[in-house]
Formats: sequence, C-alpha cells, structure tokens
Amino acid sequence: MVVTRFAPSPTGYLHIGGLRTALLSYLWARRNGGKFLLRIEDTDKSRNSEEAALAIVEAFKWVGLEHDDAIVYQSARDGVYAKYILQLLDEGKAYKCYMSKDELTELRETQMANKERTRYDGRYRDFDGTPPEGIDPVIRIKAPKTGEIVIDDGIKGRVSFQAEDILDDFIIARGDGSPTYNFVVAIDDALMGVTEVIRGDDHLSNTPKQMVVYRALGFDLPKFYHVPMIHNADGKKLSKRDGATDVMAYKEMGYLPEALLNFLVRLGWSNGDQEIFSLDEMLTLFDPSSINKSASIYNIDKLDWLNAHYIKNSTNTALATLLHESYGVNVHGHDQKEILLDALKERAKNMKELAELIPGIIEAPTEYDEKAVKKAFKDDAIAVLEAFVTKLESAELLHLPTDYHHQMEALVSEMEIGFGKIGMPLRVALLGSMGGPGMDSVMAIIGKDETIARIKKAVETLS
RNA sequence: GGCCCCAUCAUCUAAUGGUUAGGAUUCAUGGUUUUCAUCCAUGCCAUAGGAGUUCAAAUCUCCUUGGGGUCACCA
Repeated sequence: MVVTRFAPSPTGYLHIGGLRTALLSYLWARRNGGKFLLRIEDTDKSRNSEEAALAIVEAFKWVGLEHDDAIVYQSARDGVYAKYILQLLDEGKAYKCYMSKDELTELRETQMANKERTRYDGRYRDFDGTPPEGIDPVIRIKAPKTGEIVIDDGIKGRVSFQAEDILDDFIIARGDGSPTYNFVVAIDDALMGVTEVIRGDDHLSNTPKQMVVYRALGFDLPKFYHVPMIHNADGKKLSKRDGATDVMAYKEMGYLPEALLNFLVRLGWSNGDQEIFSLDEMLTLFDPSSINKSASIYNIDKLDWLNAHYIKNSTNTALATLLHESYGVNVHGHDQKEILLDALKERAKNMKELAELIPGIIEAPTEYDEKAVKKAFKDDAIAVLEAFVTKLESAELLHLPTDYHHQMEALVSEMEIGFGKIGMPLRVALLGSMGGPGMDSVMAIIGKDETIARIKKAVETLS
C-alpha cells in the first residue's frame, strides 16, 4: 500500500508551499488507494502545537484535503524516541558526548579559521574514561566516515554524496534528552509505514542523515520524491515577506479552493497542454515521477485567471451560498439570484470582487459620475429616457432580460435612433456611471418599478 | 566558502536524437458589446555560453557562467 504523509512544523498556519507538497502527497496516496497521513513536528515544546494543528486542519478542510487516521503529534511520542535512543546506545551505534556548547563553538571557530568544513571531531566516539562533571551529555549517532551515500530520488534521479563531505556524528538527543529532527523524522516515517516521502527539495541534504538513522535502526527506506521549491519573483525561496503565504489568506482574498489547487498542481507538473484540472482529473493523472526538476516562480496572474475561470463556471447556487457564508451578501429570490449572478460572475476575478459588485446593482445610485453624465447626457437624452419610461409603464409581463431588451429595441426603432442613445443615458440613470452589465439584465434584476423610479430620479436630478 | 540541486518565451510549461521549438498566463492590437468586463482573433517573446558525440542535439557528455538549497543541542 502507498502511504504518504504531510509533516509540517507548527508555524501557526499552513504555508502555500506546504499545501502544494500536501496536495501532491494526497493525490498520490488517493490515486493508489493508499493513505495520506498528517504529522505535526512539534518537538520544540515552546510553541503551541495544538493551535497550529487546528490551523492546518482548518486549511485542509477549506481546500478539501482529508488526511487518514489520527494526527500524530511528535510531542506526544517522547517514549518512543527514548526507546530507540536506548537501543542504539546499547548496540553501540550511538554514544554520549560530553562536549560543552562552548567547546563545540570553539571547535567550529578553529575549523572556520583553517577554512575547514565545520564538523564534530568524534572525540567521544570511543570514549571510555571518566566523564567530566556537570555536563548533561548529548547523544550522537555513529555515522559512516567514508563511503558513498546514494539517494534514488523519484524526481531528481540518482543523487550521490560522499560521507566525508557531509556527515559527522550528529546529535540525536539534546542535553535535556529531547530528540532532534533528523532522528524523529526517520523513526516516525518508518513507524507510520510511510512508503513514499514527498517533500520540498530543501530536505534533500537532510536525507543522508535520515538514512543513517534508518540503517542504524534496521528500517526499510521509503521512496523519496524531492519536489523543487516555489520561488518568489526574485528567485528566492518563498517567505513570509512575500505576502500571501498563509493558505487561509487566499480564502479572504476571494480565491476558490479549486483554483488554488489547480494552480499549485501545475507548478512543476503538467499533462500535455492541459491547464484546467478538476480534483478528479488530478487524481487520475498525477504522478510524482513526472514532476519537473527545477524550481518554479510563483506568479499570481495565472492564479487570477484560473480563479476567474472557476467563478464563471460555478453554479449560481454555489456562488450564492459562498456569498452568504463568507461575505454576508444575500441575493434575494430565484430570479435575482440567477440573473444577477449570471451577469456578474463573468466580470469578477475573485469572490470578494463579486461580493462588492452586487450592491452596485441592487442599490440605487446616490450620485452620478460627472464624466459619465457629460458623455451620456447630451442632445435629447432626457427626452429619450422619458419616452422609455412611458413605454415601460404601458408594457406588461416584463420579466427576463430579453423582455427589457425588446422594449429597448422597440424604442430605438420608433424614435429612429442608435442603441447608444438610450443605452448610455439609461446606464447612468440606473447605475450612476458607465461600466457594468447589460442594461437589459440590470432592469430584469431590479424590476420594472425600481427601473422607472431610478430613471425618473435621474431625469429630475440631471435635467 | 564546502556539499548538493537546477537551467526552453517576462511567468507556468510541452517537445523523452529529426517540429517553421507547441500551449497557457501576462502584454499589445483588432473584433464583439450601449459601456466596462467576458469572449473571439491576431501579434510580440525562449532552448544561458562554449566545446565535443552524431548524418542529425533543446534533448547525450564535458567545461564555463548564472541561479537556488543546505551546512545548529531549529524543524
């Protein structure tokens, strides 16, 4: 069975880059009928892990990703780690190191001064004398001193390191006994049965260390997929400074989760010329081994385009629900919902914008844009509007946009004028400015009485 | 700096030794529209550089250059 996992460190919210690796892990697990697990890496006890986990679950819920089984908290697994530390100590695969932090710093400085690689010198590796007083020893694992370490990465291919270049006997437990990251990651992945580790390629250089732990403990290695980073416009790793990195901020900005997921899955991965992917399509098509090797730059333009696309293709019912729940905007009645949203959903880049467009239609204008008035109200505009009011008053069964359209057509043919002669002044009268949806739709949305009232008010104010 | 990774339009990417190097976004222009947006059409724009291998290189090899990541008793 394929088991993947997402293992964020608790920073308080779900990062957009994290969502991408989570999505990819999720897709691959689901496609193979496997499991997608969630683990919170909170070995640093000073941070509030409960809150962070909640924030991540909330974001998962918003985008529709579901993890299997209970969330695993590393902070609750001290006993597990302690057991393995003891085991390694017993087997002579790890040892206590009594070097003080000052000594360590000193060693590093000397090495730096000599332009050597900074590394632990292994002075306690085979120590059997009397340990110095007053030092809480750290536990170090015996790492190979020489030899080649090869990662058979599902994305990068064969990546090879020399032990002498990168390894030393690294710390697996601190002076206070708490275990360190590279140690617990390996243990948890192995114990949780993770078969494929899909994560950012900033972890590539951690992998050899984790492999040392796997080997020492006799665990089977998972398949690694190191996904290239997402960069900002400057080509650097995306960071908080780059603005919207919190997934939930995208909800606030009015993005649809399907747009965000579609955008993220296309970063570094493609299926021919296809741009639009439903979650179902991703589920049948995605394969981590076809992810690109190079980093991609985060460019919001394409997200905007996708978001507009998904809004246009949403049902009015779905939009109305969202508008109500997230923006407190209510559209009343079946007709208004259908006609109004049909007219507006083609014009909004995001849900926030859509929400803001609505009052501009259903509320009467309180003022008239000066430029628009100047452009629209010349010659006999007033007379045309008055004639139109008369026409509407005598008309029956005005309901759909086409009904109003017929009225406009009739008027322009009777008066022998162009469409613009009625369209432009009418637009100013009903909306207060140029721009916006077709007048036939607007009239159908606000209805006959309101239409007449708005025209009369405009005629009165502007003549 | 050591180690590792990467390199096709501005951006996301396609082309797994043979294509006029394709698509999408952005941008520009035109059309549609009473207006704006949408939509449609058209256009602009790329194989980082240099050696090799080959009948043939974006694609394979090497070098250079450039970019990124990582080097903790953080995760």
